Amino acid sequence: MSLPYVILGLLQQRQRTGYDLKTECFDDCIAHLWQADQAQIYRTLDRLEAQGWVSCTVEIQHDRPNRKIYRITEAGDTELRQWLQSHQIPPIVREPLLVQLYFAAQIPNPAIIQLLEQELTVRQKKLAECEAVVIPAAENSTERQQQLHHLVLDLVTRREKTYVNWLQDAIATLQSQSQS
Amino acid sequence: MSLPYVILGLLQQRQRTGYDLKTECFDDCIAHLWQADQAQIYRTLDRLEAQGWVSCTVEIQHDRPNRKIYRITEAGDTELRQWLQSHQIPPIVREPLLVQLYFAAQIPNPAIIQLLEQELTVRQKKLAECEAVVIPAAENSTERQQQLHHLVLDLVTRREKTYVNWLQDAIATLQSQSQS
DNA sequence: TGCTATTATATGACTAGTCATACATGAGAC
DNA sequence: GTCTCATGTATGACTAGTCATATAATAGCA
Repeated sequence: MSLPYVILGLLQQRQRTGYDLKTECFDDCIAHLWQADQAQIYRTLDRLEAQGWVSCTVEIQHDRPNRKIYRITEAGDTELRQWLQSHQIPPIVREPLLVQLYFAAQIPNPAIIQLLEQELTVRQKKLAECEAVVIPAAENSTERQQQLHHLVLDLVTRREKTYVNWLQDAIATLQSQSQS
Repeated sequence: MSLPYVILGLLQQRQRTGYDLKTECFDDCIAHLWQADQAQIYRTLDRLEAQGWVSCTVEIQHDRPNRKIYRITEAGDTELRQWLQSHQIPPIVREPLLVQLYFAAQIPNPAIIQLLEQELTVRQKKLAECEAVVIPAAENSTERQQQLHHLVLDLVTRREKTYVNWLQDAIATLQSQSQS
């Protein structure tokens, strides 16, 4: 599981609350990389604290609910550094659309094409989002860090491009067959 | 969840046992598309039977354990046909390697490069596997079916190619930086 | 004799992730 | 006056998927 390490990485940048993590990170910059549910974030923070990889102080607020501010510990830092260099098993991708296409022989061509076009719209939007991302030259971010972020964004973008191209080709193939 | 529909699709081709599904399908042709655990296959078959989408007869064997032979019902066929035409939400891909790269700024370059090269080996092997797949012109498979299978395989292959290319580029980028 | 493999089904225990909802406070809208 | 939104944290119930292990018969190997 990588989520604990995503959180450790984010807490290494600076201290944050669970709410910060959700709204500043997982809804934003990291979203293309690792999506996470609010419930899961809080539960993972609990686990990280129990393991001694993060520590927590409560900030009492009177106009708003109190905040639990988390920061990475030395043990957490060591753990993160080790994880960052250890081999992780690649994810298994399960694509429902491919299953549909695989078994679609009895389905009329226009219905299949419609499915693919629906997906194309979604993917084109995602691709546009990827291409719109500007990696900020934040005060504390080094050139090296920006380069790494570019590499990450590059794969995400290429992935979407590949998908879009394939969808366009697949639609063209099926359309040419419809007409013949 | 698509697994029930993968199984329906496979049972539509011909009747099978849980064991058949695992050994002939999920370990083989479908593996690039949808991986499934043996436990999950059996439990899904139970659910499909309870829903009336498949039926089952027991074949008594004396030299070996009895087999439960499953076939798709008319209700199952209708259900499958509908599912095949309904929009499925695209999967969320979570790539641990990208998380590592994103937070790798403090990690020495050679360590990062090693990670990427490890992944490159894995992905090149996968790509070779994809390219080695020959879609059989089985007796009962139509030209249309083969075309669809080609489209599916095409995306899987393109996906791996994209990954391999990106890894090579990323490694080159990091290496050039190491030397400067 | 004991070890492993193949064929076949089944179950318990677990992890990762999702969805809904609860609680609490203050601010602004209608 | 009520309704919703933003800020915060927390929990219960669920789904999908994984891992290990049980059962049971036969066959082959050392």
